[in-house]
Amino acid sequence: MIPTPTDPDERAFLDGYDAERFQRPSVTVDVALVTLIDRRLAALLIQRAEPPQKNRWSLPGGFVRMEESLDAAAARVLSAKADVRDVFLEQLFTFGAPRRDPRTRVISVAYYALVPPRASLPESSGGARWFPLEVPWEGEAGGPIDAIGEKEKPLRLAFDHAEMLGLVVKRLRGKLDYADVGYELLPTTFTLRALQDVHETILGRELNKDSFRRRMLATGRLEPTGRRQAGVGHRPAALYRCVPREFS
Amino acid sequence: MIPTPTDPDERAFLDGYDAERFQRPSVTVDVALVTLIDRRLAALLIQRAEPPQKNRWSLPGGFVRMEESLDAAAARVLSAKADVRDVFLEQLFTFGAPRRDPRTRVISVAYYALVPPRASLPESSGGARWFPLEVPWEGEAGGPIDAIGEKEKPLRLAFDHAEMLGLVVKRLRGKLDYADVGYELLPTTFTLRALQDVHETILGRELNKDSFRRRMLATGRLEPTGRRQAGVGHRPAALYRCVPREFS
DNA sequence: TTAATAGTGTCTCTGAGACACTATGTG
DNA sequence: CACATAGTGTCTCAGAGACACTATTAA
Repeated sequence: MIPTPTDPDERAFLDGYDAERFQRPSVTVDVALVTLIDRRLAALLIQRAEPPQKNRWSLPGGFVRMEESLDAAAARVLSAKADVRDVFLEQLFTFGAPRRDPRTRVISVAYYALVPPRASLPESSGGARWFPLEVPWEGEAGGPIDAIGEKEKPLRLAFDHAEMLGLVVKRLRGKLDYADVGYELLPTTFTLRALQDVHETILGRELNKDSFRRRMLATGRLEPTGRRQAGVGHRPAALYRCVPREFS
Repeated sequence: MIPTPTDPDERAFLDGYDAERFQRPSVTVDVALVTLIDRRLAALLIQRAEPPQKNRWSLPGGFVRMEESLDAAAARVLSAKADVRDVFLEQLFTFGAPRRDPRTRVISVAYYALVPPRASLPESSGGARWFPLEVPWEGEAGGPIDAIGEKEKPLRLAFDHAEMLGLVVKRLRGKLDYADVGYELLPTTFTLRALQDVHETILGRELNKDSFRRRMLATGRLEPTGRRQAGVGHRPAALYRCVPREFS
């Protein structure tokens, strides 16, 4: 993207450039890994082992290395701390309040990632655990979101991570109708009812069955597999898969 | 937001924390200041006086200082380099490709800002100039956007600033229907036709007059001022103003 | 008077919600 | 068989587009 400078002036400038002249902030990525558990949104959290905010639950995160892109840093964190690879991963927002971390100036680029339910989820690997989320607002109002700990008690998250989770849900609600975020939370084949459950959980409200079904089939993104559910105690639903978007 | 640590453990940790242990990237903000000129979107660009990429046109930008928030850094850059204050300003996306700046690792938080046309715009203050934008894609497809220089020739922007402008337009198109970005590009009073011009320019396509008018009036955000245009060579249109959003 | 745009009334078409009805599995 | 959920057909209603018509100013 950036061409190597061939202009002698540019070369001379770069050779004389002192990268250490100014004080610099630390830059981290924090990744909200989200899935569905028991018809609720849930996020993977890690209990902090060290100060600051020792023992509080937090999103998996880590420092951005000098030679890696932000996307690569987020993927690395997801792989190292949650043992999750090759999933939907998208940049969310950058948090840079001067005192958000008491150690030093830390600017954090927040990401979110989506995985289908029970897809080899590390149930409690390395101190990481899934917690359901409680969304205290409707629509795309926004605002911080608490995770729900033992006995349905809200969990106080570290730093500004509750704000990050709030932005994740706001983004999910906004993108649901025109992006594939709904399918990222489902196995490769699924019923229309399961898709509707995903939408209802993300939106936090019930949807009309008939028009949901029509709307989804009209997108042209659903392909019948020809197979059906089995052993469900009622008429089995047809199984669909999501087909890649048409590039016309 | 972050409480001052009172726990002795936390204090001891912080006192012993060496902020210089790791190599850190530089963090900058780049601000796309956008307005409408002659029914086209336009951005304020600055010609780079120093390498790297000397003489190329670029978005106003600057390093984030240790004690200021990202929003404050963006507002400061806007004030210092474009002499613009108290305008709509929103974070866009963070660009962090490892070699996007040849000097050193630079992570840039991109912002965009909106001003009404000809509102005391610095026409060419301090080397800054307005350039119209050419959007080469429809809808919210996305992709880099060139500025248009002399004789309608596309201008090669510095660094990844064409991608930033692309994201600005994508964001504007996405938010137009449910946020106030349209009104930010208009004077305090305006006609419905002027509002439609703004929407058509942002969307890059013509809109149906009747339904646009109905849709806008139905939002409840438009208040008639009781006054009308004057000296327009045809029936003068009623002037409206945008009323603040209802919080119910 | 004419040109030009503002603004209104009304018809049609499309898509969502509502609801009744049929289909097909398990026990 | 009963029961539960899947899936279909059809009516109604609301909003967008289309279009014809009227209103009001400058030149």
